[in-house]
Amino acid sequence: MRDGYYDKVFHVLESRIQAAFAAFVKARYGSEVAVATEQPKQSSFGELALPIAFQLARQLKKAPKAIAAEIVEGIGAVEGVAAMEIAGNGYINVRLDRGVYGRLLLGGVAQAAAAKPGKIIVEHTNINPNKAAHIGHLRNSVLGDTFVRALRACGNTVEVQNYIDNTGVQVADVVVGFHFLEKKSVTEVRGLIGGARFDYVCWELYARISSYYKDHPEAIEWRKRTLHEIEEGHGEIAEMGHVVADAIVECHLKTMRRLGITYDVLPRESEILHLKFWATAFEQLKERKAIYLEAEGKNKGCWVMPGAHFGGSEEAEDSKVIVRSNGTVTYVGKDIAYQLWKFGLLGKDFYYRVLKTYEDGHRIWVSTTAPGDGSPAFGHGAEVFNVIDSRQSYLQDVVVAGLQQLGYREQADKSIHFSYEMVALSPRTCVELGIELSEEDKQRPYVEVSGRKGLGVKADDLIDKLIENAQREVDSRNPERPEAERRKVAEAIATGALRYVLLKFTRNTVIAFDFQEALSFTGESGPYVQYAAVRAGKILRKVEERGEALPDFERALPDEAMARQLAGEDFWQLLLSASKAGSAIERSVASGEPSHIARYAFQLAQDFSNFYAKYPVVDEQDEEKRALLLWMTQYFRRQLEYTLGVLGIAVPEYM
RNA sequence: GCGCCCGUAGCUCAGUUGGAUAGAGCGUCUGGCUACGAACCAGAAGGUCGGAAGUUCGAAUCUUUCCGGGCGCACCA
Repeated sequence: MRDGYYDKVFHVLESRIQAAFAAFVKARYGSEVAVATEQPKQSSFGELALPIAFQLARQLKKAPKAIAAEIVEGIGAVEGVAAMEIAGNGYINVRLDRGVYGRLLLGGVAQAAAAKPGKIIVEHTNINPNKAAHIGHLRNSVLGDTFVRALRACGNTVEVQNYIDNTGVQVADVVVGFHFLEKKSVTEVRGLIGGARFDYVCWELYARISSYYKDHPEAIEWRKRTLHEIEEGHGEIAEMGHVVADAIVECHLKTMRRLGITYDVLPRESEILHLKFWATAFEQLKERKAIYLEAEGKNKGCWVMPGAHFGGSEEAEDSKVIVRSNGTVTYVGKDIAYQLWKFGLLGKDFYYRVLKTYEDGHRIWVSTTAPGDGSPAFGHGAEVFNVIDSRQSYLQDVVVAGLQQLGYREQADKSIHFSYEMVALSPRTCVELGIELSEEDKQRPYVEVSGRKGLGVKADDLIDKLIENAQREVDSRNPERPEAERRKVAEAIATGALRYVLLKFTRNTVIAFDFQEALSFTGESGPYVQYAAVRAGKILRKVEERGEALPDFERALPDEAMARQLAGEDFWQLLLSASKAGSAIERSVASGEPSHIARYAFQLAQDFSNFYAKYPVVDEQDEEKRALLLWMTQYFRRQLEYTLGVLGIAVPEYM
């Protein structure tokens, strides 16, 4: 299905019913209420429940049940509705006309989704380019990528940015490791890149230099010097900084590509500095008096933003340093400049060059300091989502406060911290990884990871392990298939499993990552959902293998036949459920909660698995019923594949 | 100390703007493969939604308070 188009039959009927009720209530009671609809508690109650009588009860001072009765009696026929009933204390339950509904689905009422005007910018991933990506980074990227897919599915124009902090402390630390600890030259470091897993080498080195600082506090001088030279941009150390960061970015892109994640543009901090983005933002902030030069106290000599601007108090200790007393700008300061640029408010732009082009023609652009080949227009977003973990909400508040203080109220409101809780490790998994735990930690539900200490699950290790696991199963179930093909299937399963475990939790749930759980492909998992789609595909293929063509469903299932076949609950519930994919995605976008799509996909897969076990499709003797079964199978398969696509999960041919 | 988040079945989690008898997965127990391949299906057991008070026709959901846990509150990012 094309982006922005999907079945909206349910949606259309729902709107029609709401409009009919609103019109009747206005005519009868002269009151204008927003007609809410709910899903009935039990499917046997019908397809829609309207609590409107409760809403009116207060105004009319009448029993809800009596009002409901008046409405049901007076409203008359609504197209597509078979019956209305009063239930409970005053619910109005609506039963749809199943025949009409089925025929509408069969005819394919695809309507354009309600896209928001303007471009939406989503920034995600944003990993310090100094070490391998780990499981926590994956949650960020998978959440961001899925949200992007959902936004696009709803017809929105989306730009994906991945900010690269290539001049920060973390990169500097690895350079310190190479230069001062290991006494390596730029050429030697370059030599390492060609070798295996440069990001793993840096992962170890970063942990090593971090602990070295602890034992040798004087080594902090190395960091200061390195940081300074990287910011200046000249000399061997600065060059090494670029070499390391560029190589690690390449590693990250490769890792994310394995999960189907990509970007449109990589704005880099080095360009923010060299193109004087900060200087411009600084002038604006000073001019609008959003920040001031602190004359006394612990922040003396710093440019600070008063705490009152971002939820703190007027006390000086609550204010946030934007420019240090030595004149250098903090990360938040640069982030304010970056955020201004995202909205097109800075009055400056980057130059760009193509960093790489994938086989499908997709290009990733990266910021650069010199004018180059014609690039698309980046930035100028109408709305911005920053996918950043919840521990940084304080800093995000400061950034938003910056926009507000500059008078950009509207943009401040559209500057959204798409936050999520961290990924920690289950104690059991820590033990497996050889991480020593205190007795106290063993009792906790989870243990926080630490990049500085080199503790954590590296993304590529995890993906490798998942593929290995899937491969064993695929090989034993499909020994006759070619090896290269089996490998692809194993990769799809591994990706599906990983993306699903990261998506099934709501954003503000801390994930206690557990190897055993992630490697389990049963129950509420990606492979379970994939399996349902694979089985549907197999049924359809089986028919083909027998040399039959699928029936012409339009002809085989006219109105009466459709109504007859959908009279039973099993078929009707599956069809209804499958037709709500678009609603699930829209709801997910509206609430900013990708897990809703994952849960919907699982629910749908469950419905189909039940259907699959209960009704043999291929051998059905009744012609009309067989046509319905085949059509439902095809429809289910299409809807599930579409939904999984939004989750970034592919459906293999077999499993 | 201040701010944000979380306490729902043995475990891990869902629960739409307050709505009908609080739901899944895992685990446990019982059944189901001559295959549209069981990475599956059916069934059972399992809950004073952390405690208390309040708001109202109605609260897991909103308010207050207490208890228990997590994360922030750098001239790091």
